[in-house]
Amino acid sequence: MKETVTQLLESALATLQSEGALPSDQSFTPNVDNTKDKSHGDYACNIALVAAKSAKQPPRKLAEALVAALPKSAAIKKVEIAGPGFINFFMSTASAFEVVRSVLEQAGQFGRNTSGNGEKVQVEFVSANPTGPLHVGHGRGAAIGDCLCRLLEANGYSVTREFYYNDAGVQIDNLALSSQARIKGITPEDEQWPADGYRGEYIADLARAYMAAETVLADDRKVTGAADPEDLESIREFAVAYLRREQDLDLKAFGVEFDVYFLESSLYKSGKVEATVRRLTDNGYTYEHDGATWLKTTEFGDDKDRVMRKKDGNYTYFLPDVAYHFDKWQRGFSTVINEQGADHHSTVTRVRAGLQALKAGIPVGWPDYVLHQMVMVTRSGEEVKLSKRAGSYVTLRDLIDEVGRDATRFFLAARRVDSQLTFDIDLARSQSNENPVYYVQYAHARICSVLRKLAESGVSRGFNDYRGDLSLLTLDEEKELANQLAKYPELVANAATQREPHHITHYLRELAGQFHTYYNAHKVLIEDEALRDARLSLYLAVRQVIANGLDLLAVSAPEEM
RNA sequence: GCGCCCGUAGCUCAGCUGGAUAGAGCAACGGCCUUCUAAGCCGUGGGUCGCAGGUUCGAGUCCUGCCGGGCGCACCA
Repeated sequence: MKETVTQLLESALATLQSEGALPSDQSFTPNVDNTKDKSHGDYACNIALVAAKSAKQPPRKLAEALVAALPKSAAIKKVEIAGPGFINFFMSTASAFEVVRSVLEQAGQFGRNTSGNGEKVQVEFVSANPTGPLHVGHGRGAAIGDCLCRLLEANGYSVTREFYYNDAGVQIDNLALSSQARIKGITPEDEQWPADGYRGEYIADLARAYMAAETVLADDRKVTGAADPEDLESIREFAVAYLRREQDLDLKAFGVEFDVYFLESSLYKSGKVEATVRRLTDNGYTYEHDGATWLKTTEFGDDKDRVMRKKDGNYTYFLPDVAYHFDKWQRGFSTVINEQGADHHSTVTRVRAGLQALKAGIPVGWPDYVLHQMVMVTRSGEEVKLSKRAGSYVTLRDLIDEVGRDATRFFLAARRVDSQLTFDIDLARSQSNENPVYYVQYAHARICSVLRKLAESGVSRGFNDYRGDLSLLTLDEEKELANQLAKYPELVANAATQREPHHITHYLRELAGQFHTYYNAHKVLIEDEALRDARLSLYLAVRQVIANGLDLLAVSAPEEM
């Protein structure tokens, strides 16, 4: 539809260029917008305003010439020039409803495209270290990251979901010591408790499991507890596996699965860290100062140089980060997206600088980052800060258990990533129109309910059963619904390229709202079978698009509620 | 102090690569269930888009400065 209008305008522009009314040495690309106001038609174009200067004509006059040069099309009912020189297109009713047939024919494929051409894309998200249960921030990352993956897949990309974590180093030492303390019956209140130990209740559970010689099976590892309080190495391995498993269970409950778990320690084992150091040194971007080795990240836009090897000989976290991203590049991902909390934003410049210093042909600005802002959880208007299990923070598991997976996913994906998010537990739990998740799901269930009702009267109609003469649909609500459906494919495309999954939730809220309005104003199961069948086709198309949209969010589309 | 993000209706937030009188939900008030699920619908009121400049045919959107909030500024990750 929009493409049709664009093509007509391109043709008109070419005509004016050949006639000399527009300079032929520059190109004009018409930008066709959806209108906000019905009185402006279905689509509007501002090309006359944009090109007025080059045409040396007033915008309205140029608009007139363009309209005169537009090829005839059955899809268009009327064209108007309005305001300073906008060209407004009113589409014919028949063309407005063509989308209904497309939706039902394409079913789950509607809105998907192949523009990605199977290109390999990697999305790294969550990437929590195995030192405790996932918190709400990880939940936001999981919801956004997984939705982005689904969006990219819907645009024809071949997506790898990756989870990076550290199973060695200072934090894990601390985990092992905390676990050992619990195993020996020491509690955080005791004086012998390790400084900065992990105080959460989950460490006590872990300690019991270790002493009971339980076997722990996580997605990427399997360990049996040695039940030996003195064997710190065994405790370390068990603790990591135990917490990895706990995170896996949370992620599964959330509907998120990863293709690759990548260990920071593997970068040392495989020699990739050393190779990275050598390469940076050979390229002349390192120097010694104060007993440490520094990388000249300032040559690539950082505000100060960064230490890569500490005085004590260990590397800072940032070096394996560079090695890790180099490895991603070498694995052939031309597009890599890192979804992280915005509290890590300072790493972006450093990692990119480190990659440039490798002189490996990696494009400036690679990889992409999607950084989400902080999440605050409220109940009864008060901020919730603690959970029983983790102690100092609210866990993802708490939310899933309390409000359910659907509402949690929807809420955590519903806001722009760069604004802070308040997760209102009362709202997410409420079963009313205040709650956008149920509002959207209810629209879907209602349509299914109508089909069941129809079946009771002896008429069976499948979900993708296009039937009836859609030219019988003459109501404004019907045309607006069809127009909303027609916007879905570009929504899927834009949300992916902009990396803005929140558009999906807003679109669905809007579509569901339009449907509820229509549903309440006009009955569908009526005597007039021809009109009934036509309306049902529209219903079914709405159902399909809601189902497709919810699937991008991994939120269920229930047939009854 | 420096860097990044945010500041739109009483509240929570949209506003699609600048476009025509700034939108939605909730809350407030008033209506709608012998009728396909009222987890729904209809109506009413509510705004100097933080402030001040600038860019242009046009700015919530872009630039500069200021104010307010969040996050980050390690030889921690």
